[in-house]
Amino acid sequence: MTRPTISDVARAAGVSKGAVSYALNGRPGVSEATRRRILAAADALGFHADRAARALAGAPAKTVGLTLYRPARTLGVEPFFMELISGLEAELSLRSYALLLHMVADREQETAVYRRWGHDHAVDGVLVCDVLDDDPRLPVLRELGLPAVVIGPFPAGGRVSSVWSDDAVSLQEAVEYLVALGHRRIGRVAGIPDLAHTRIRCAAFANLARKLRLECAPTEYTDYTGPDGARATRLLLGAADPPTALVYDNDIMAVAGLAVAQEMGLTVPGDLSVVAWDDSPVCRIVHPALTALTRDIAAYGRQAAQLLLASLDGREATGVSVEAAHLTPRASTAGPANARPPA
Amino acid sequence: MTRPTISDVARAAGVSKGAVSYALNGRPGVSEATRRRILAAADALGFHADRAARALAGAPAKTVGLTLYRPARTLGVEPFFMELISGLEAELSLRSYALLLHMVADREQETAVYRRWGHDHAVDGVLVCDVLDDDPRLPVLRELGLPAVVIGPFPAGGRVSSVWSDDAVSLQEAVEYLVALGHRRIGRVAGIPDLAHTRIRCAAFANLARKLRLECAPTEYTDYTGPDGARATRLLLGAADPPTALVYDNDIMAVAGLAVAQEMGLTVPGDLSVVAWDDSPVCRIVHPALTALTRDIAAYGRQAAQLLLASLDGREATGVSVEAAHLTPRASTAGPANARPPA
DNA sequence: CTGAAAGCGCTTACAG
DNA sequence: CTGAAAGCGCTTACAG
Repeated sequence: MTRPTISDVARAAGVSKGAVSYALNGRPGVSEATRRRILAAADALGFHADRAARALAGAPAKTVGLTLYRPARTLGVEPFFMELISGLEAELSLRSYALLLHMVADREQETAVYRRWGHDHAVDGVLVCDVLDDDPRLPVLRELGLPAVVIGPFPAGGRVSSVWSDDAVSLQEAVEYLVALGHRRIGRVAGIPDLAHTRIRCAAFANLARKLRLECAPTEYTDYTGPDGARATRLLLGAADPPTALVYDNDIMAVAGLAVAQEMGLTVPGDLSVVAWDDSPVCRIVHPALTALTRDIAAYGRQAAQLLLASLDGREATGVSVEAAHLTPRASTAGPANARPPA
Repeated sequence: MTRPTISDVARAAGVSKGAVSYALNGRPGVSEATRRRILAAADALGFHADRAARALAGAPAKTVGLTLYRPARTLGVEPFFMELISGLEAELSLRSYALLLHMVADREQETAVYRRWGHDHAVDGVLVCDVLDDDPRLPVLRELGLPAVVIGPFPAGGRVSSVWSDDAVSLQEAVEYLVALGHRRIGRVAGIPDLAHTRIRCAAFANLARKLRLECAPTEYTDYTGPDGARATRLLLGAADPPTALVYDNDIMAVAGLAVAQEMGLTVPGDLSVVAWDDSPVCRIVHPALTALTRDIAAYGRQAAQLLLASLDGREATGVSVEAAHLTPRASTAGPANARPPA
């Protein structure tokens, strides 16, 4: 009743262990006929190579690693990551790869985990999220020789594959839409300032503000949580000449901002237009439903997994840009109630 | 620059490989003095035992497995699981255990994954979610000899540890509160009917309806998604004598239900009171904020991990019941607008 | 209390 | 094209 080993298969097929290994791994060294006989025997016995043994012998562990950086006080994880993981898993499962997940509370832990993985035969490669400009993890991964794919903007150093879309295009779509509705004062509730994609969005926003001659274009940074989004909203709306539209860097904060506006007695979209970046179910569920920058997050995950798997197969790819997020207009945006005519 | 092996440590400490292994694993067979010398040498070299090698030699892999059953069309994962995973990880990291995550699209896949894990030296034990009455996975796990902890109500068969709280108590708290406010017609938007904890909640609800002589107490089942919660809400509110209060089996559906009610022209809580089971940030964020059955989901995760780790250490525990969810009243509940006086 | 040896289940040069 | 052998880095009886 114990599990069949490669020796059992070899005996059943009347060949040596080595031949079985070659046959199973699709290597040259066995004739087509014996290969078929071996595969049939393996199948009949329900043989699956032991991962630990494979890994120890230097073969791929068929496992990829993902660390998630969550400061201790942040409970749970954003919808973004859940969808991302769904997408990753969908692709990895197809190829019989496992996902090793590790949450860390600080950045040093994260590189420590990479080092352990790299030395441990634990994972064949890693997926890297929440990239910083000049991210300290990337040199560590290179030093370890651990294949990696970045889920985020293509990192400055180059040399590592990445999957991301053009956030500048998406932001432009949202802001031009708001301007077309008559908004001239547009605020942004941004995420964590260190993150590379936050920087990209900020630069794009500054450009747009200049190009479109916005009256004001304030940005407030947050840690992506609902409460912090609420705080930022209060701050922006409390200004002397407050924005008439707010673009949020995630859905959770947009929902929080919506509630804040309503508490302050503002109607949405009458007094304030709200746009969410990322379109999780909650955007459709609140009232009014939120205009959102919609993208297929699970697709990022699938693409990232494909890219990593490709590089594990020795097929290098340097970067893939996926479809940018596009605007899905809903009930939370409209022209400002007392819009002044364009100057 | 390659990683130190146990032989390096042995050489550095001037002992045999076996002695190092004993010292590192806290086994008898080395004197206290040599143990210390060995540990110091290991530390100095930054030695960590290779997981694959350990696993292959029959020692614990220091990894636990979690499968998540997600039908293909369900994108993403509920907030519940994210918080649960946070809690699991918090505990596992402390003990240097890794979490192997695997999403599956159907139940057969799930047992197949268990079988692979069981034979593969991949995990030392598993965490089981979404338990059914008479769950087919439990016999498989027993057959495999894979230690398991159920996150959910204590399963009928016994023999396996479980972590859960008394949902009947929580539901009673919510329903009695609504009755005290004057509600006599209370509906329930329930989760997936097969799940053991859904059954428990339904039984408790039926009991309460009888005991408190509710005028009506309809239940509508869902798949936990926002859209399905919206559908259930429409159905329940469309009845001849619709409920004046609705209790939802998760937060996502409660938020969706809130939006449906508002679309139907009902005010919350004036015309309809809404209670959510589980209290994620989104409950506080929507307007009005949702009255919720609050529980510490991450604590479930921590407890479950502790229990599994204990059973891996040979310390058996049969079940732990954690603090029940308690009601957090917020703005979404009030007396019914046109409540009839109690009969 | 310690050392030398076998073995976990694979993979991979290396001879035939 | 195939077989016998070494080795991956550990753990664990087993002699000393």
